[in-house]
Amino acid sequence: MSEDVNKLVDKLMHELRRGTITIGVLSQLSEPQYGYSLVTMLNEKGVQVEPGTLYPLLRRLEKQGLLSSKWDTNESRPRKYYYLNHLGRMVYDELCVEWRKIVSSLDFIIEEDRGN
Amino acid sequence: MSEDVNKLVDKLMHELRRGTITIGVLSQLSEPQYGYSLVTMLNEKGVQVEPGTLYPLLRRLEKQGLLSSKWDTNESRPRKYYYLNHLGRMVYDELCVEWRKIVSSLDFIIEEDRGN
DNA sequence: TGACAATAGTGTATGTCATACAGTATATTA
DNA sequence: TAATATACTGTATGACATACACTATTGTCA
Repeated sequence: MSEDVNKLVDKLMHELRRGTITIGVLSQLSEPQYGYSLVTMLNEKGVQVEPGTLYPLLRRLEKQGLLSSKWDTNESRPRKYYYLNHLGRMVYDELCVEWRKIVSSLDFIIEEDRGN
Repeated sequence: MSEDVNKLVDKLMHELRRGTITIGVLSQLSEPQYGYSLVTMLNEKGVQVEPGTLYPLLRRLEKQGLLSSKWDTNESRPRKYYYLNHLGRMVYDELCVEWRKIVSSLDFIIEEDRGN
C-alpha cells in the first residue's frame, strides 16, 4: 500500500473518530478534571484527543451550558477543572442512547456485508 | 428541556453521526448501487444520509480511488452506479477494524461511567 | 397531450469543528 | 539561571456535512 493510500486511510480514520471525541470527553467529567489530565486519561483509554482540540471543546461545552468550571490555585500549580453540571449529565445520557443506536445500526450493516 | 437545548442535542447528535457516514456508505457498495437507492437503503438501516451529502461523498471517494462508477442507460432511466473496487475493499476493511476499536474504547469508558 | 411531480444527479455557500501551530504563564529540572 | 515540562489561550487552515438551488429525465395525471 502506497504512501498516498496510507494518508487517505489516516484521514478517513480521523473522520471516523471525529464525532466520538465529545462523548468521550463528557464521559470523564462526572468528577472534575483539568485539560491535560483529560488528554492523558482519554489517550490511555483509546480515545486520542489533541490539546489543541480539547481546550476549545471544553470552552465550547461550557459556553453551551453543559460544563461548569473552577480554577484551583491551591495546588502546586493553577489548573482549571471542568465537570458535568445537571444539564450536561442529561445531554450526555441522551448522547449515550444515540451512540448505542448508531453502533447497533453500523454493526448490523457491517456484519451483513461480512456475509457477502 | 427548552428549545435551545433540543437544538444543541440535535447538533451534538449530528456530530456524533458524522464520521459514520462514509463507512456506512462503503458497506453498501460490494454490489453496484446508485445514489438514491443508497439513500433509501441506508435510511432503512438506521444510517441517515442526505442526498446533498451523499453525492459529493460518492464523487470524493471515486476521486480518491476507492470507488468506481458506471452509467447504466439501459434501464427505464439513466442511473450512475458506484461500487467498491479492489482498493476500496481494502480500505473499507481497515476502517471496519478501526471502527471496532473505537466502539470498544467508547463502550468501555461509557460503561465505566455507568458504574459511578 | 401537456403540465406537474418524482426521480436522479450536480453545484455553491455556509456551518461546524478538528488539526496544526503559535504564543503566554507557571512550576520543575538540569 | 536557563531550559524544559506542564497548563491554558488563540489563530489559521482543512475537511466535510448541511441547506438549498439548479438541471435533466421519466412517470403520472388531468
